[in-house]
Amino acid sequence: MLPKSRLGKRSPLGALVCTSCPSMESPLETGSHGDPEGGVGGPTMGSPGPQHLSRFNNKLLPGQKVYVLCGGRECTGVVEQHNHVDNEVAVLLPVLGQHVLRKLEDVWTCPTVPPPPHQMSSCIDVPRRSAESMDEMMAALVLTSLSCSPLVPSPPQRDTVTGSASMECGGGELSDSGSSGYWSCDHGYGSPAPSPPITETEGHSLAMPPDEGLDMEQVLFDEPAPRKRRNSVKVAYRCLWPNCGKILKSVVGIKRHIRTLHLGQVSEHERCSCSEEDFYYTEIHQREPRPLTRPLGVPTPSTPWSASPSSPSPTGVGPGAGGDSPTEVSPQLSQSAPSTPDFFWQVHSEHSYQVPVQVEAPPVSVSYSCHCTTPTSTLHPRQGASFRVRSVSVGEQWLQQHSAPIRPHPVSTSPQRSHWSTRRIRGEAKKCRKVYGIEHRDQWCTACRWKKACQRFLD
DNA sequence: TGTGCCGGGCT
DNA sequence: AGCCCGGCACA
Repeated sequence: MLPKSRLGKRSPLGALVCTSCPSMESPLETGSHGDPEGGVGGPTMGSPGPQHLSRFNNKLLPGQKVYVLCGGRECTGVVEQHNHVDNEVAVLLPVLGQHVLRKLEDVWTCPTVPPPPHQMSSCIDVPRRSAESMDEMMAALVLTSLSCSPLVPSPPQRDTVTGSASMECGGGELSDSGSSGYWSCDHGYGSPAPSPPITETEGHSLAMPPDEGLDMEQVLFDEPAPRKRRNSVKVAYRCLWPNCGKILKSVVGIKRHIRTLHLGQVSEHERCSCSEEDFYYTEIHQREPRPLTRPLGVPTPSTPWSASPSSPSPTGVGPGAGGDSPTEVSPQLSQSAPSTPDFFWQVHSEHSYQVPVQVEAPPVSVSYSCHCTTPTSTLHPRQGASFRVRSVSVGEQWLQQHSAPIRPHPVSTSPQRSHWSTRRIRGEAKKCRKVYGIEHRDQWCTACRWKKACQRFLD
């Protein structure tokens, strides 16, 4: 009766139709749906059948909840990366605390077995019955991913789509795991690549792969991890004048404030044409009150407006009321670099050029301070011109990418710096060796095989 | 001690 | 250029 459900099931429509999640329909019916190529991937396979993600359009997104076979049983996992080329998915198994790499076919979005409660203990019990339940499910999923990623605007209208995503069926076929592929790591921890202003325009601009329509799931899940919530951040400007600290919401306002209240007092003609006010305010960010998006357990900064935690009031540096070298801000700025990326408050170091940069201080020295959360926003092209428009060298890119682990040691690192310039910081990502194991060395990327810097699991 | 990877040698 | 490995540095 069912017309060759293979395609149908693969097609998003098919997925939508088969609402009673596959687990209800002969979950172990491995043969019929399995790809003709048969026993594809080794021991883990068991050709889990219907819920497979096929290669066609399933782009798993970081943070997406999936199921994989691990140690013979099905485990819940969270997608870390999805390599389209190799059709491999890096999955984090929170339960086991492991990262595993699975073929796309070995990953599915619905549990294959009717979840025996004991086995599914780690999963969110996904009710798959009605559309309403789907909402709950999606809420659960979203919350799950929220725990990893602060930014989740999950507009309700997407829920249905997501539902389909998670009910996707289809067999898969194995693609050889060849050389290094492209890993869709949308969340990109610290990835300096400026992610486009996501949320507002997200709905459409969000890069639908041209090939397969219906990549809605991408849209849906496409927020994972530390994707910056730029949208949810307001910018304000704080006066750094001693004992002032006034906060205004516009540059113009703050400048006017400084000019009139402070600089005006000093002397009229002392403020040169070079908009000296710039030196006396700093940009601060306010997270918009979006309780949902905050990962549970993450402490809230006591005050929404937060500049550098330590009072930014100039530490007695004042070279005579702000004439030539306003030096006050940056030291605090450097140290104020948020130690946890999740904290989205941050002081723009855009004024760090105020730092009394030692004559030959290498450009990198200062800039480490604040690029952790929103690389793009910290590097304002505008100011960059004055100070930090440093051409980003490869080494620095690395630094940016690896800044998170390094964070804890604030800045003051001239000795290390020299080292960084020469040697790559060790990445946190699982490398081929770790992922595949030595015994599968042939699956490593060539670089790993040659003991070079891994090209597949870039950090 | 295991791992990532730089530097350099060999083909 | 591709491949391999000694050895260093880091976790």
